[in-house]
Amino acid sequence: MGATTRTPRERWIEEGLRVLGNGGPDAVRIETLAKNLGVTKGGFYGFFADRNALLEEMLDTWERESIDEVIDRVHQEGGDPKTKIQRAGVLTFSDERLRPIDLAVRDWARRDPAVAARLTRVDNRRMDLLREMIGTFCTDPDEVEARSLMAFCVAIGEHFLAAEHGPRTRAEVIARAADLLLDRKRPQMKLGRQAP
Amino acid sequence: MGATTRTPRERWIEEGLRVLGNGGPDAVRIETLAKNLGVTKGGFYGFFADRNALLEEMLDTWERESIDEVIDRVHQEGGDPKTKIQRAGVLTFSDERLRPIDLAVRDWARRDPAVAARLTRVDNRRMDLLREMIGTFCTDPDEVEARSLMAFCVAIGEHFLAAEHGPRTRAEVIARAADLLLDRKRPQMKLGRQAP
DNA sequence: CGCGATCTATACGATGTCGTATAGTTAGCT
DNA sequence: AGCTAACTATACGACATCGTATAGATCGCG
Repeated sequence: MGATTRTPRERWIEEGLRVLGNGGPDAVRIETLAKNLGVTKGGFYGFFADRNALLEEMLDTWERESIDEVIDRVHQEGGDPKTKIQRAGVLTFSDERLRPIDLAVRDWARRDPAVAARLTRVDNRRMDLLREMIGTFCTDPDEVEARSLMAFCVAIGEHFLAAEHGPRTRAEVIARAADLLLDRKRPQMKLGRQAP
Repeated sequence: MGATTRTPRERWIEEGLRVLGNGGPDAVRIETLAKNLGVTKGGFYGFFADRNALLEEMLDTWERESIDEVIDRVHQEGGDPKTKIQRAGVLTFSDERLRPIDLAVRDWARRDPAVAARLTRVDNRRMDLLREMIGTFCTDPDEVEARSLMAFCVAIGEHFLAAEHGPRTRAEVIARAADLLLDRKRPQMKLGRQAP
């Protein structure tokens, strides 16, 4: 048949996602990707109808990876609920590849309803996981929802927050927040002790 | 002297910030702003050296408004600490004009160190406020820091989060989270459904 | 070892944007 | 009213990017 594909679809998508994470959707220029890949844009239009088709496939890939490869892996690897929560956070928000993409998609979703719909699917799956895990040690469903929201918002918001913490490191403060949210150790400092 | 300025600096900056909030920094195009303002770009270069100068002044304006006009107002209007915290959040994150700009700047700061430095100044001022308020009812400094972080992250992260909450509204879940973070005995606010 | 599908390089016109140059218009002062 | 500074409109060349067209290169298969 033909020659070996030097720059298959996947490489365009992969590089597109990398650039998306680094510079947002507007930075995803076909000729820029081509340059980064060491080719010209010649072959691009053999795989994709236009720039928009690439963006769609990039989002398909991101959505699949964010759900299947993260959430499934969390369940497979086992561990107690609190460990699973942290692993889910780590898999997404500490991964040098996935994190920038995730954050870029969030900003993108603010202005593109189609992207927002995809993000809703992904986030709902993640919230399901959080609810399930937090529900194992917290009984009030309203509080489970509130704690899940807080955990999720910290995981995301941390990366959009520029504030400093004096002598403490960000990681230390986050660890302490996790302790509070997960009702872990330091029992005298429980979060939101209910009305006396 | 000359003719009345039909389109002074402030209008370019104002429209620039509006567009920034709606479409991010890349959407701030001089000819687009001119079109929106009903003029051509002719006069623009009388006020600004180039596009970059506009972006700088936009950020100057944003920084000033975000600190002086929000934080000062929170202190002036008085009220108890917990009320102040919520007012600070409302002033920034519920304002239809300021909120999109704030979120856009956060994403922008991920890729531009100069923007990140400005955001750090603004966020530090906000964190100071949070620490001070939360410190009035929480004694452990580490926990004050953790709660402040969580409160801030919820205020920001809420707008980057697409997850749904089943029968509850987002506002209800946030209200519950605020109760937990502020150690507030829930005054039985009737927020729709109630836990079994 | 050459055919042919597949990928790549190059050239093209269209469009959008930048920043500059220059001429036109307007409002306040004298 | 007329002058003049300040603002505006228009035209320009430069550049980036889009999507298309077309010719060239390359590898697997027969």
